[in-house]
Amino acid sequence: MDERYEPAAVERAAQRHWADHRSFAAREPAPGAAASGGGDKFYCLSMFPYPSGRLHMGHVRNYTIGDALTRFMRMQGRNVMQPMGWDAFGLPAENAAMANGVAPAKWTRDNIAYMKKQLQALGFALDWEREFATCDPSYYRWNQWLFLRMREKGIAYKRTGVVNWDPVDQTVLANEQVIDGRGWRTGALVEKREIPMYYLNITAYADELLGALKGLDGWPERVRTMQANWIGRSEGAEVAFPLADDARDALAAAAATGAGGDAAGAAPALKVFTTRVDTLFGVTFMAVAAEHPLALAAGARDPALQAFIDECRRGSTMEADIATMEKKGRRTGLHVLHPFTGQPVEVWVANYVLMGYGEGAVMGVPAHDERDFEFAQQNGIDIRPVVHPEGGVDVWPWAKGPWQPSYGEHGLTVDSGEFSGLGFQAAVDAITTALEARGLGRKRVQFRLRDWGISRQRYWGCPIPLVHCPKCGEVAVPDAQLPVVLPEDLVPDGSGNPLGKHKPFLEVACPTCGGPARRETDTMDTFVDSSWYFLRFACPDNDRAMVDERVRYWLPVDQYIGGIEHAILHLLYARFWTKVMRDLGLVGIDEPFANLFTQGMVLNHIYSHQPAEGRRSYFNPADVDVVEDGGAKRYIATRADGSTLEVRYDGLGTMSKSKNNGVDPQSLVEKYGADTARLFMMFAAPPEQTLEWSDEGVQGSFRFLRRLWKAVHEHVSAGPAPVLGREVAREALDAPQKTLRRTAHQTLAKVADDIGRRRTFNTAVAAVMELLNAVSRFEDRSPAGRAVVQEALEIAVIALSPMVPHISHALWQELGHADAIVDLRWPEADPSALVQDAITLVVQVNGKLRSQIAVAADADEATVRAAALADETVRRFVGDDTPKKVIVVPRKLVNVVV
RNA sequence: GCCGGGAUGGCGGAACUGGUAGACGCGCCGGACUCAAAAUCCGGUUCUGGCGACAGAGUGUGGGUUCGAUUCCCUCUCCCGGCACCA
Repeated sequence: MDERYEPAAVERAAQRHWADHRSFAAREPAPGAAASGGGDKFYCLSMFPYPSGRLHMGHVRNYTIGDALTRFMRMQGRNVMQPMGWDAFGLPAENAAMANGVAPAKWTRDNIAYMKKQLQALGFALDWEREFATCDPSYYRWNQWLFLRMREKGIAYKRTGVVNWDPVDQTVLANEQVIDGRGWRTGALVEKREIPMYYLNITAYADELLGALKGLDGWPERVRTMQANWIGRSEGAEVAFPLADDARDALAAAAATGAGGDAAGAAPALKVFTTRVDTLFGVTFMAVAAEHPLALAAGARDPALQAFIDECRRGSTMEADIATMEKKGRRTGLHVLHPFTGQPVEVWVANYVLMGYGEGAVMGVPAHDERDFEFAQQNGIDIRPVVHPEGGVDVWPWAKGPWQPSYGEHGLTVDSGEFSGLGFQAAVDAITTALEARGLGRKRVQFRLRDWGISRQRYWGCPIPLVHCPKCGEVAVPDAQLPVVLPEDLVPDGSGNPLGKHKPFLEVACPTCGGPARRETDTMDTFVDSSWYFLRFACPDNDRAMVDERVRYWLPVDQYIGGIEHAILHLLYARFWTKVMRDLGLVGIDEPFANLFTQGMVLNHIYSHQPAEGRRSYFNPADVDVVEDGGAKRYIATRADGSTLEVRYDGLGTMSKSKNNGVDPQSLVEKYGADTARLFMMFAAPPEQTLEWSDEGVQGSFRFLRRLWKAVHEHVSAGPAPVLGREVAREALDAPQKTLRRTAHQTLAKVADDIGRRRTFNTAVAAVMELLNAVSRFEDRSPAGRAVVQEALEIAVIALSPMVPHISHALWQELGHADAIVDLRWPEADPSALVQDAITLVVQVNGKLRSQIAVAADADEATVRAAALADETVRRFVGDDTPKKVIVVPRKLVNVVV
C-alpha cells in the first residue's frame, strides 16, 4: 500500500472497476415478473442539468446528494436506478449563438460532452446506458405526439396571450431579457403585446393537484405549502354589473369602427369575481384592464385616456413588476349599474388590473379592501363602509387617515338594503342566491393558477407539430410524419425566430390537401421537456412508444432531488403532465415523485458592469478583487486580457451562467480529487440549507481523507489483525477497547440514520471524523486492540463510502477484502457493543447548569434524585432551602427548583 | 408587493421530540519535529471579570409561555428562493 494518498490514481482505479463491472447498470426484472414497482426497486433521480457549459457547485451538491443516497440504497440491497440526461433546449444556447456565431445545437452538444466528462470524473454511480438529451428528435417526437393527443382532447387549446415585445428588435423577449422595463439588447421600452398561443388546461386539474398534496407525505412541507398557495383556491361569487346606456353606446360605436376588439358589444354586462360579495353594497367604482373592451371603447373617444392606456401597455408582464409599480388609474366616463340598487357605478382603467387574469375587471370596495382604499384615496372616489367589524370600534374612521387592518375583517353588514345585519357567511349566501335569481351572478370557485402557455417564438426548442394551410386552416402533422425535426444549423441573430426565414423548414405540403402550406414556427416551452423525462429514463430506447411496461416497474421516482427554486413551476408541471398521461391511459401512477428532497441554493457574490451602451456584463468573483478605499469598498475586475475595470457589487445570488458567478468544481477536482470535492460539499452545510460558497475549508476535508489513509496504512503495515469474535472474544475486551468499539458502532448507526432518515450528510461526516479522532488517540497495539482498530477502520470506511466512494474502494481492499465495497451490504450496528454501564447526568439548579453526576445507566428516579441532592456543588447553590420541586428527565438531567 | 424559507463564536455549522449551547471542520494562538520552511503531531480558542477555583452574560430585535426556550407563540429587522418566457 502506498504511504501517500494519491487521489488521481485511486479515483482512476475505482472508476475503472465500476465501468468494467457495469456496477451501476440498473436491471429490470424478467418480462412479466413484476407488474408495478417490485418492493426492492429504488429509482433515485437528481434533476437533470441544463448543459450551460461547465458544472457549478450547485450541480456538485445536487448530484453528490443523489449519489450518496444511491450508493447507500444499493448497500441496503435495493435495485437502484440513477440515470442522467440533459435538459438541452433553451435560451442560453441562443444567447451563446448570438455572442459567438455558433449554432445552438453545436454549442449544446459540445457542452454536454464536456459536462459528461466532469460528471464521470466525480465518480457518480450513474447508469449512462439510459442517457438522452431533450434536443434528440427521438425524445422530443413524443412531446409532439402527446401535444397532438392533448389537442384532440381539448387539453391543449389556442387563445391569445400577453408577451414582452421589443419594438426595436421586433421580437418577443423572455422575462429575463427585460431589465428595468427595457429590452436587454436594445434598451428600448418594452411593450405588452397580445399574440395567439397554445395553452394547456392545467386549471382543469387544479382541484386534483391541490387535493393530492395532502397525500405527498414524502415531500417537504414548505414545497407543499408553496404549491397550495400557488394554486390558490378561493370560493366566491361571479357578479355581473349590467352596462349603463353610456357604456353600451360606447361599445356599439367602437364595434362600428372596429376599435373595440373582438369582444366589443358582445357583453351585456361587466363580469367580476369576488370573494367578498358581502361588500357588494360598498362598491363605489369598477376597475378594468387597459386592454379591456370598455377601456378601448372609452379610449377611442378620449385622447387623454387613450394616452393612459398606451402608457399601461408599456412595461413588462412580470408579476413582481406589476405588484410593485405605482397604482394608477383614470376614469372612463362610462358606467355600469349596481345589480341591486341600479345605481350607476363609474368604470376606471387601472394599471394593476390585468386582462387574462380572471375577467380583466374587478369591483372596487375601498372601505374593505386595502388596494381599493388606496386607489380611492388617490383618486377622490367615495368610501362607503358596509361591514361593521365584529368587536370593532363603534366609530367609522374610514374617511380620513390610513388603512387599518380591521377594515378588511369580516363582520356584520350595514347599509346593504335587505341584506343588512348579516354575518359574513349569511350575507354571502343571501346575496349570491339573490344574484342568481336575477341572473346576475353565481357561486364560483376561482383558482389563482392560470393555464400554462407553452408557445415560444424561439428557435431552440421542440417544434409544435402544426401546419397552416390556406385551404384547410390549422392542420396537425400526422403521427406517421413525426418527429417534426428542428434544423440544427441555424444561428439566431436576435431579430426573431430564424425558423421564420428558413424555407426548407417553413415550406411544406399540407398533410390534408397536399397544397402548399406553412409550417408552424413556434416551439414549446422547455418546461414541457422536463415534465416527463423521468418517465423516459425507464425506456429511453423505445422508438415505437412514448412509454412502455418498464415505466410501470420503475415509477414513481422513489427519491427526487433538486433545487428549491423548482418548488413550484417544474414540479407542478410534472405532476400535471403525469396526470394527463394517466388519463390518456399511458401510465398507471397519479403522482411522479414519491419522495422529494429540495436542496438549498449555492450562492456566490455577483459583480457587474453597465457600459454606456449595450448589455450589462457580469464578472466572475474569482476575477474580482475587493479593495478597501478609505472605509469604502471598491471592486476591481481583471479581464481575460489583463486589463482592469471597476465593477458594481450586486449582492449574493444563485450560481448561474447568466450572472457569471459559478464556481467550476474542476479546479478543486484537479487539486484535491473528486472525493475531497464531494466530501467538502456534503460537510459544509446541511443540504436543505442555502450555502454561501467559500472554499476556505476544502483543505480540511482533504486533510481528513489523508489522515484516514494514513491510519489505514499504519494499521495494515503492522500485518493482518486478529479477527474480532474469532481470534479475540468480544467479551474479553478491556474498558478502553470496549469504548472504542462502542464509538465505532454508534457511528455506524448514526450514519445510517443520518443518511437513510434525516438526509443530513454533514452530521454523518462529522460523526466519522470523531470516530477517526478516537482511533488516532487509541494506542493499544495488543492483538485485541488491533482487532478493535481493524473493526473501527472498516466501519469508518463503510460509513464514508456513499460520500467518498473512490478512497473507500481502495481502503476496503487494503483492509484485506477481496470483494469491492460498492457491492457490500450495509452492516447493522452490534447491539452488544452499544450497551453502557454508567452514564453522566447534568444537574441544574433553577434551570442553570451547576454540576454533573455519574449514575448507573438503569438507576431509578429516586436514586438519581438522591445523588443529585447529595452533590456538593448542588448543595452549595441550594443552601439551606428545601427544594420546591425536583424534575428528573430520565437519562438526561435533574433540575432542582428552589 | 405577494408566497415560502433562513439568521447560533472570527468563519461554515452541531444541538433530531422543550432538557449540558457551540459537536465536527476552518481560521487564529502556543508548543513539538526541522538548519529552515512546508507537511505532520500535541495543546488552547464564545464574550466579560478573575492568577485561579469560579462567577456573570450569551443563539438577529423586542416581548410572551415554561421548572427549563436555539427549539413553541407574537412583533420587528435583514438575507435568500419563487412570482408563470432563466432553467
